[in-house]
Amino acid sequence: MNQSITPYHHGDLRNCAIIAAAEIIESIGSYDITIAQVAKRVGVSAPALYRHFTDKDALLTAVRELTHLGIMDYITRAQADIEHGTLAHLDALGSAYLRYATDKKAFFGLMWEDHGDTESRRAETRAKRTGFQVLHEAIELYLKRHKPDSAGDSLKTATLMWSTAHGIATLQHNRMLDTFDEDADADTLLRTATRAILRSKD
Amino acid sequence: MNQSITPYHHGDLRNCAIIAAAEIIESIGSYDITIAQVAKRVGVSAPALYRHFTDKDALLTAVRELTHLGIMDYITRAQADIEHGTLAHLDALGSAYLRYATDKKAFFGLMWEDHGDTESRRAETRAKRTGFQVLHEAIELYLKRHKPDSAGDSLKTATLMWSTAHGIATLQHNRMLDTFDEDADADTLLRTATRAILRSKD
DNA sequence: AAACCATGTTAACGGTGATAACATTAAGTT
DNA sequence: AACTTAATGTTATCACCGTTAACATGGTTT
Repeated sequence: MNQSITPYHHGDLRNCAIIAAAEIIESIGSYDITIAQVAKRVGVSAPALYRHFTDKDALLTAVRELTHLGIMDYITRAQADIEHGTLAHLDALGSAYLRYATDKKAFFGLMWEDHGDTESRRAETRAKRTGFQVLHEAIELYLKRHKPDSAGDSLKTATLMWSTAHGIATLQHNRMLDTFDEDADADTLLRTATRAILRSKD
Repeated sequence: MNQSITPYHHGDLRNCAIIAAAEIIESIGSYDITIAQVAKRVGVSAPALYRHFTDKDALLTAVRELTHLGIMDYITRAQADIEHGTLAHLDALGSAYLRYATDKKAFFGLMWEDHGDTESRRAETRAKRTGFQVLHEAIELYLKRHKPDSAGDSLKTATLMWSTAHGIATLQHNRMLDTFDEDADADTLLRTATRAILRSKD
């Protein structure tokens, strides 16, 4: 007769803790969580988590990885049924970014949070660069097709477009877009910017 | 013989605490400060601060006001010797914004931080709107002079330009601009964007 | 079976934001 | 001038948090 419903050893604590943390973050809409909260949700004592994460930031960093997967999922889905290298393609990418920022507010805040650990920062930087690469390639393709003369500017153009999308996303995140222009629509704004940036290549 | 060098009552604790907090934030380059740190610097016990601020966030909110004054100072200075309504004027405004973001990294982070207090949020929102107003008027003047047909778009244009500047500033804040394009220069990027946005009004 | 090691537990520590209870001083009233 | 009152400090204390230490458990290796 097995009295202990939950065994002494969890089996997959690391992954479960990451997921639990993500769930808590999503449910409270903030990444200001507690080790104890996560431990409780997994059904384990708080110090147990330190067998799998050097500190709280390491756990949050792991959640950030999930976040990057999440946004890549948004982007990948957005690209799926669209011809690459078209203006619609660029619109879809930007729209996916904005949608993620509003759908997953807490995660979006977490992924751009200022954190110190230089060790774990590398993996994250790589993840972000991967996301940027998708936009860069889309723009490169677009420019080659439509503005062959300025195809060399694709990196600058991609950086600028990402900056604009990011600015719109963060301002909306801080509820400032409405404050500046109560009729402002993030998506429309970004589409306008996209066209302006591309047209300037003529 | 007055043995007590420092009197029991401080006299101007509220303001001194705000300044002390700002100084600590600047010196450690982070707004993750402690009530105790502030109290110690002012030479007072920690709970004394609660006579002047309802909680820690109220103190940080007061610092945020200083921050808004600071950025307005940057902007005002940048405008001083420049003819209003010119392209150079718009460049100067954007440049001032970017410069503040890099010069006062911690303050810039603090002023856009996600905080909860809905009460104090109003004053802040007003302060930010005031800053936006400066840009808006500059653009309105520019459009009236150079593109009278599209002068009605000034609000949308201002929102877009602020978004772009903000995006560039925050990406640089997170050391991501270099990651995307190691040769990227925030100021050049913004000037490019400014021209693209204005040119699209033709 | 014994030794070992990964992984869990409870106990405890230092630091943090915040409150309570008390002390001191300045200002106002009579 | 003496008393009252309100403002503004103090120390003691709390609950909570991240983290570490010391110990317990149980699967794996020899």
